[in-house]
Amino acid sequence: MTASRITSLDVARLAGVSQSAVSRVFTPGASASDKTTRKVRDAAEALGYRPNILARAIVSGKSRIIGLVVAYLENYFYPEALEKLSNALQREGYHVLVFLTSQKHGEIDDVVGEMLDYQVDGIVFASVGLSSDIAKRCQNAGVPVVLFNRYDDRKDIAAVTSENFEGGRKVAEFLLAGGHDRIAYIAGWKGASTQRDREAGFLAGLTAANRSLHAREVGNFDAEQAKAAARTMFDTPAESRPDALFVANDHMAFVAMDVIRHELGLGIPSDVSVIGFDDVPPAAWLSYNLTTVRQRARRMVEETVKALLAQIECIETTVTRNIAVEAPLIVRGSARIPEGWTDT
Amino acid sequence: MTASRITSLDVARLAGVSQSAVSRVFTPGASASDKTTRKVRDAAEALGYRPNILARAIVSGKSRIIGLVVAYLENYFYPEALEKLSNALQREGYHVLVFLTSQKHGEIDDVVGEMLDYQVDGIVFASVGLSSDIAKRCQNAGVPVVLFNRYDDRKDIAAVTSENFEGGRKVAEFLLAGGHDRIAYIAGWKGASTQRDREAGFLAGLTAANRSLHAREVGNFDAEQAKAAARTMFDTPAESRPDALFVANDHMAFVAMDVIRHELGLGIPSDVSVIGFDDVPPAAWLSYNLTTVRQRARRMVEETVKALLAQIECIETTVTRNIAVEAPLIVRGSARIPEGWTDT
DNA sequence: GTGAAAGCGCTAACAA
DNA sequence: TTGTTAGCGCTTTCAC
Repeated sequence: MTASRITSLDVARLAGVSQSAVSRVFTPGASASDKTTRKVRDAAEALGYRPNILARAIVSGKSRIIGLVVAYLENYFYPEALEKLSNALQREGYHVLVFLTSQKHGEIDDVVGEMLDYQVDGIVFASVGLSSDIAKRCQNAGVPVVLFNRYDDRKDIAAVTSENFEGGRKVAEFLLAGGHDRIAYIAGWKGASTQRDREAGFLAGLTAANRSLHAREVGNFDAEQAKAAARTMFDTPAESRPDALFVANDHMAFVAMDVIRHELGLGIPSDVSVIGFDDVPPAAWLSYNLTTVRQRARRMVEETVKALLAQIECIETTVTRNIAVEAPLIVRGSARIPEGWTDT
Repeated sequence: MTASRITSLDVARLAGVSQSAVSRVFTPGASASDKTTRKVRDAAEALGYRPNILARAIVSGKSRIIGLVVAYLENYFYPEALEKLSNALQREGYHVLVFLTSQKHGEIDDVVGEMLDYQVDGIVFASVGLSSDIAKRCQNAGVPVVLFNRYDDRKDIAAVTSENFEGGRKVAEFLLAGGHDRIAYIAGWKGASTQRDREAGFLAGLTAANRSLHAREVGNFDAEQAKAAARTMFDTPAESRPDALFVANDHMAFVAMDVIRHELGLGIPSDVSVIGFDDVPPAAWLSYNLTTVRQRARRMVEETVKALLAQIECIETTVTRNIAVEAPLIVRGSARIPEGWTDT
């Protein structure tokens, strides 16, 4: 009973025109008289015809599919970004083929192969480091690539991030202005440019005030490791315990807050000020009420889409390789607010 | 410089065989001699050939793409499910074309049209109610459909959910055993079968003990509305205030807990016991430590994939239409634990 | 502006 | 087992 698909030929016959006329009517840039157009549209309507995208893709070489590779969906920044990205692309007439993968190199390799098989028109890598090998494969296939929330050291590949360095620096300034003394940091995965930039900015901020880090642990953007890091850092005598903590992302900051408050019985911000990075939704939940640096997902997505389409449509007028979106400090209650502090 | 794609013909020439021989080597069910296979594989390797999936799809009618429609990514149950689903499907050689949409009817309609354009081999609707019109369109197109975390009243369409009714009943029993007196419920969106079943089970549990609901508000699975619901419910004199609350999902439960604790200064579970549904990751975070009913995402995904593939591969041996996965109560600290309570 | 015809890269009869 | 051939549904010259 599976009604076999209606083709352009069926429409052509009903409309009393040639098959290519039908094609033209449904091809944006093509020319057809008003009369033909109407006849064809009517016939198509009557038959419930829709052009076969796959056939179109095979001949035109454009699938209108964008591949999206995401490696780290546990961080609630990514679902949000995914949603916005998908919507933005849909608006432009593209669709998203999602590939969830671990960071393992072989896996990403495979995934890229499969995307290329599907003739994707472009690929977005979210929170994924790219081997130059992979980048080259995409280039060879003529498939534009944009990195989302990461950039590549070789700088020859389009990337959209927040102003992570600036964000880190703002945190340092805020903490310093708050009169904190023993300032600590829980780092993310060192392979990520986000981690490196945030820490570098943070340190720069401290250094500018002639201060240095009191303690540092590594959480690798992982909840379990962050928990361990927080424990070693705070389960110490009061004199040497940090009184302020910057965590490389919100996800780990929540874990750290829970350890500080519920395992060690310390107060936030009375004993310890905590600041995160991302501003994922739970940061605004009252239990955390986390002061954090906001990644403007919408803007980042806009820039990503723009960069991608620019490449696809070959508007390659000196493509800006590294786009950084401003990242404001969102002041909530998890860190002491300096006297007379005003947002800038 | 875009290296034009290598085709099976290129491989055939290099290998000194016919183009169809190449096709056969790359087609799972086809026959070719060892010698031919080796020659072809070598040539393909040398050239970096990969079959063009789109061309294959157009002629075979199978795209190996599964469409996924998700309407409600704010609930952290869905990112998790999406990840597992994508992985499971990848393992079976399928890929996921994601469509994020609002519940609006027209939108889902459009989305279905687009999926059909891409010749998807099947569609999963997550947290989406289906009009019979849409269901019919998919059926006409011969595209199998599975509902995830919803079922359809017409029961003629495959669906995978948790045992929501049972889950709700367990909550009632737990709260009753805990000696609670004024038991309240914050409802989700009434259009969702999950909401209806959870509440029905919950009420059945109360009724079985000759009890009834003390208070009921509607949160519609929305954070803002849940906040308002919690306020009207708990900003009341102590005598009439509920001492136990079941919330239709975790997402709203977090909001309610924050209102109860941080806005009204009440204790959980000392003043109010709170129980949710889903067991999303934040439920285990110490700040919430939420007693909740777990939706076993992995199992649900397995069943979804199984149901989908069964239909695709026409193993339609009396397809079980409505699959419900067992949903255990996860006892944490947000609700008073009855004396001598043991998990069953 | 329109139709005829070629061809995108592949699979699937069919003969050999 | 193999090669030949005919499409799949569409876009795109190319004459008219």
